[in-house]
Amino acid sequence: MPSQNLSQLDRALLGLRSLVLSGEYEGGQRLSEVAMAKQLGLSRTPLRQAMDRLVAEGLLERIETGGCRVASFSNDDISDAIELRGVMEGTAVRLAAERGVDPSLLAQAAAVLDSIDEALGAAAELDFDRYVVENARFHALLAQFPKSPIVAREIERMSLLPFASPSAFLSDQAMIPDFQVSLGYAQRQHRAILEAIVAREGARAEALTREHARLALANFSYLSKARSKLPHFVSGLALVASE
Amino acid sequence: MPSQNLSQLDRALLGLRSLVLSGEYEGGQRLSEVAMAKQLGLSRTPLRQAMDRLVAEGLLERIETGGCRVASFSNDDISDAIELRGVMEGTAVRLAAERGVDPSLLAQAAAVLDSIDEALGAAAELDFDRYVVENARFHALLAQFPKSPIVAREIERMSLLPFASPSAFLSDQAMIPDFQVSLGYAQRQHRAILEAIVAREGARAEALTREHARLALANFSYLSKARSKLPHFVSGLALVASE
DNA sequence: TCTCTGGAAAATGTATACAATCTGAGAATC
DNA sequence: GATTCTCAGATTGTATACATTTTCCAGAGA
Repeated sequence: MPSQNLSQLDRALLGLRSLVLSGEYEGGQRLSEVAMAKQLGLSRTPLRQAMDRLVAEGLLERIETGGCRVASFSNDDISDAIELRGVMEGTAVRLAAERGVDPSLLAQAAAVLDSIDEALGAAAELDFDRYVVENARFHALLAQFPKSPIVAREIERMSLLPFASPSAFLSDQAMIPDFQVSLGYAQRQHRAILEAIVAREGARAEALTREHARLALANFSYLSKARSKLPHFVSGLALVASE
Repeated sequence: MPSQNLSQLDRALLGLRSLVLSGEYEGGQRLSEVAMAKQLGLSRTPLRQAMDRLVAEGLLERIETGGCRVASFSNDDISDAIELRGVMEGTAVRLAAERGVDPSLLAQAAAVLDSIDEALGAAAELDFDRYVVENARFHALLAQFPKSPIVAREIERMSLLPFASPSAFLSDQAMIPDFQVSLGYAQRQHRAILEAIVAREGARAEALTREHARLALANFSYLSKARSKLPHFVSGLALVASE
C-alpha cells in the first residue's frame, strides 16, 4: 500500500496538489469543498487545512466571498518567480562566502558535483534521472551553506511554486534539442559557484547563482513556445495562462 | 464595539498574535488549543486555522507529536531576517529601475518623501508618528514598483516576522539618544533610492536599499543591548532568546 | 535515589452537524 | 428585450462530538 502512515491532512495535500497541477480545474472556477472531500475520500476539515496551505503556497487563491479557486500565472509571474529564486539562492551563497562554510558541507557539495559529472558522462550515456536528483541535492546544499534557518526556510518557500524550483522544467528537458549542452553549461556554473564560495568571493558567487537560475527561464521559454506540441507534459504548465 | 465585521478566524489571528508577541507564553511550551480557544472565546476550528497561519508566518513552530509552540529567535535569526528583507526590497527596486516605473507611483513616492521631510521638520517639532506612517507607506510603494504580484507578495511575506518589517524597532526609536540623526540619514537614503530608480540605475538602487535595511539592524542591536533597561517595550522582543 | 512501567487525564486530529451566506436561475417589472 | 427581484439550493464558516494518540505522574522494582 502506498500511503500508510500519512495523516488525512497529508493525503489531502498530496491529492489536492496533484489535482490542481494536473490542470483539471484550470478554469479559475471555485473549488467545492464537499465535492473535493468526497473525491479524495476524507472530511472537509483536513481538506480545508490543505486548501489553506496551498493558498499560502500560491497555488490557490482565496475568493473574497468564500472558497478558493485555482491560481493562474502569467509568463511574467513565472519569470519573476524564477528571478526571485535566483536572488534568494544568490543571497545564500553570498552569505556563505562572507561567513565561511562548514568544510563537511563543502565536501558534500563537491561530491555531488563529481556525481553530476559522472551522470553527464559521454554523449551517448547521459544518465538523466541521476542528473535531476543530484542537481536538486546541490541546490539543497547551497541553501544550507549559510547555516541560517531563516534563509533556508525562505529558499525552500521560493521553490514551492511549481515553476520556481531548481528542478522545474528539468525533467522535461530531455525533449529540448541541445539540452546536453545546456546541462554541461549548468554544471560549469555549479563549479564556478562553489569555487567562488571557497575563495570568499561573495559578489561573484551571488552573480553566478542569479545567472544560473536564469537557465530555468530559458527552459521555460522554450517549453512555452513548444507547448502546443507537448501539451501538459510539464506538471503545472496548465496553470499558465496562454495570453 | 471594536470588532464587528471580523470573522472568527480574524479574531483568532489578532488575539493569538498579540498573545504570542506579548511574550506571555515564551517558555517554548506547547500552546493548548482548548485553553487558547476558551481564552479567546471561540471554538477550536478557527483557532486551529489561525495557528496554522502563524506557523506559516514563522511565529509558531509545529511540534512533531502534535500541537504548536512559540518560536524563539536568536540574534542571528533576526539579523538574517532583516538582511533578507533588504535583499527582497533591493530586488524590487532593481527590477523597477530596469523595467521602468509607472509615473503615478513615482509621484506618490515623491509625495510621501516630501511628507517625511515635513515630519522631520525642525529639531524640536519632530512628528514621530507621522514619520512611522509615511515610512511604512514608502516601503509599501517600493514593493509595488515592479508591478509584479509575486514580488509584492514575497516582500510582504518577508515583513511578516515582527523583527523584519520596515517599521520594526522604529516606534521605539524615540528612546534612542541620537535617533533624529538616524532618521535624517534614512530619509537621505530614501531620496537616493528613488533617484536611482528614476535614473534607471538598478545596481545602485539595489545596493542602497540593502544598506537602508541595515539601519533596522543597528536599531535592533541598540535595543538588544539596552533590553534590560527597556524590558518588553518592543513588541515581540520577548521572543528573542537572550543567549 | 534512580529508572522503568502502567494507566488515567488531557490534548490533538478528524468527522459531522448547523447556521449564515452566497449563487444562480427563473419570475416579475420596466 | 433587458434588468431587477426573489427564493430555493448549495456552499462556506463555525461549533461540537468522538476516537486516537500523547503526556505525565504515581508507584513498583532495581
